[in-house]
Amino acid sequence: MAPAPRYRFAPSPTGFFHVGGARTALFNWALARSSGGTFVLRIEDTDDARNQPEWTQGIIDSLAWIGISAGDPHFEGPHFQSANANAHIGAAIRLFETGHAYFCDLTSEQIKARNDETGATGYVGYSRERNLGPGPDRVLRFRVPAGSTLVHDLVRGDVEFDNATIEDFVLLRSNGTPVFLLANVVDDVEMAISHVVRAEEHLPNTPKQQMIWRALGHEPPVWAHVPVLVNEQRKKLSKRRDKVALEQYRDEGYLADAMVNYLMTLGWSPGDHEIVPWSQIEPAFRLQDVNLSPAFFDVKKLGAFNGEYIRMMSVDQFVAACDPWIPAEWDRAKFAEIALHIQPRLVTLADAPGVVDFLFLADPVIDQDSWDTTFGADYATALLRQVTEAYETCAWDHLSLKTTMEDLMVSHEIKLGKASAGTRVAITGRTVGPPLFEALEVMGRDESLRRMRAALQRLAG
RNA sequence: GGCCCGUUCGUCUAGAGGCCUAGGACACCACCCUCUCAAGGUGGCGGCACGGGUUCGAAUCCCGUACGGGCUACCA
Repeated sequence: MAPAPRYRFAPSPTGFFHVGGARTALFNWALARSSGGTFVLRIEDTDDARNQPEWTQGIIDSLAWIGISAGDPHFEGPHFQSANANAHIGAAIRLFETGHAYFCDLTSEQIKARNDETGATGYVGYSRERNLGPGPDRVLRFRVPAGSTLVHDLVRGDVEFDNATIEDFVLLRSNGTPVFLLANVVDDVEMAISHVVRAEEHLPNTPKQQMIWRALGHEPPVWAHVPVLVNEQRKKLSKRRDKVALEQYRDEGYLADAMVNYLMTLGWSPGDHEIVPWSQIEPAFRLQDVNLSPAFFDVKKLGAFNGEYIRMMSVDQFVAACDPWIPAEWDRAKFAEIALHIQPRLVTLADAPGVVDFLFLADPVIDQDSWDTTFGADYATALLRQVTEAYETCAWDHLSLKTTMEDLMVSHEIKLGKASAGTRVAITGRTVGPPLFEALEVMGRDESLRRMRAALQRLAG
C-alpha cells in the first residue's frame, strides 16, 4: 500500500500572505485532507537572518483564518528551511563526489566578459572539465546532463525540456551557502514530500529540481502547476500594484468562508453551484480538473460572494460578526435591533457602521445634496411639519409610524417613497439608508422628534 | 533574445467528437416587487482568437499563425 501523500506548502516569509498563496494552500489542504494525507508547511528562506518570527506567525494566523489550522491532525509544521543548512551542504558535497556537480571559480563579471567575446548567453559550462576542488570564492554548479527532461504534471500533462537550454546552475554560492533550488529538493526528500502543488511560475524550475532529485537517487514527486492569479492587466498579481494581502481583505470585513469559496472558483469549479461550503469542496477538488489559464482576481465578484455569505448568517451570527467593526462606544443593543435591516445591504462587514451611524451620532451628518433635492419639493416642508406633529402622539412602532405618514401624505397626492424622504433626511441626513420606520422605532420618539424639529428650524432659518 | 505555458461571453467558469440553437455565476441593462437603498423575482445583452487539416460530424483531436503570460540571479 502506498504511504499517505504528503503535500508541501511553502510560502516565502515576506511579511504578508498573498491571496494567490492562499488559493494554493487551499488546493493542498483539500487534497491532503481528502486523501488522509498531510499538509506540510515549510517557511522557505535559506538565510536564517531573514526569518522574521512575526511573519511566520502571520502566515500561520492567515492559514488558520481560512480554515487551515495548525491544530488539525493533517497539518504539519512549520518547518524552517534555514534550519536545515547542514543537510543542504551535505547533499551538495555528495553531488560533487558523485560527479553530478563541479566547482567553478569564475565570477559573474568574468562569465559576462567571456560571453561578450563568444556571443553566448548564460553559463556555458566553462569549468566543467577543469576538475577544480572546493575552495574560497568557488561556486558549486550542477552538471546538467545531455538529453532532455520530461516533467509529468498533473495539471498540464507532460512537459519536455531540452537540457541544452538549461545552464549548469549554481548549487552552492561562493560563500558556501546553499541556493534555494537545492535546499528545496533536499527538504522535500527529507520530509518525504510526495506532491508538489504550486503556481505555474515555478514550472521552468521544475526540470532542474527533478534532475537534482534523480542525482540524489530519488524519484521526483508528483508535480502540479496551477495557473497564476492576475490583475485586470492580465499580469501576475504583485504586491506593488495590486491588493494581494489576505490580511487586508480580512480586515475589511470579508468573511473567511466567502474568501475560501471564491478562491476555489479561480481555476476550478465546484460544480453546478458555485456558492458551496468547504465540506463539499474538500472531497470534490481534483487536480485533474484544474484549469490551465490564469484567472483574474475579481474583487467585485468576491464582494458578491461575501454578500451572499453575510445574508446566509443568522441575525445573531451577523451581529457578533459585525462587532469588531462597530465603534466601542456604540450601544450594542441598539445595533442588534437594527442589524436585521442592514444585513441584506452589505458587501463587507466594514460597511456596517457607515449605514447605521446616524443612530449613534449626536446629530445626523446632513448631506447637502440630499437636503436640497428633498426639500426642494413644494410639499416637503409642510409635510414634515405635519408628520412631526403627528409623531408626538401616535403609537411608537414602525407600523403605526408608517400608517400615520400614509394618512398625511394623501392630501399631497404623493406616494410613500416621496412622503418619507423629508423625514428620512431629517433623521439620517441622507436619502438612502435602512428602512425608515424601523429606524425610527429603534431611535425612539424623543430623539426622532428632536431631529425632525431641528430640520424644521433649519428650513425656517 | 532564449526556453516554457496558455487562449470558451467584459470577468470566473461548464464543456472529455454528436446531448451545444454553447449552460451557469459576477458585472451591466430592462421590468416586477418596494418607504429610499439593497435583497428577491423575471427577462435581456454578450463568447468557442484566427487559418488549415482529421472526421459523416469539432468548442472538444492534430498542425500552423496571432495574441497574452511566466521564467530566464551566487533572490526565494
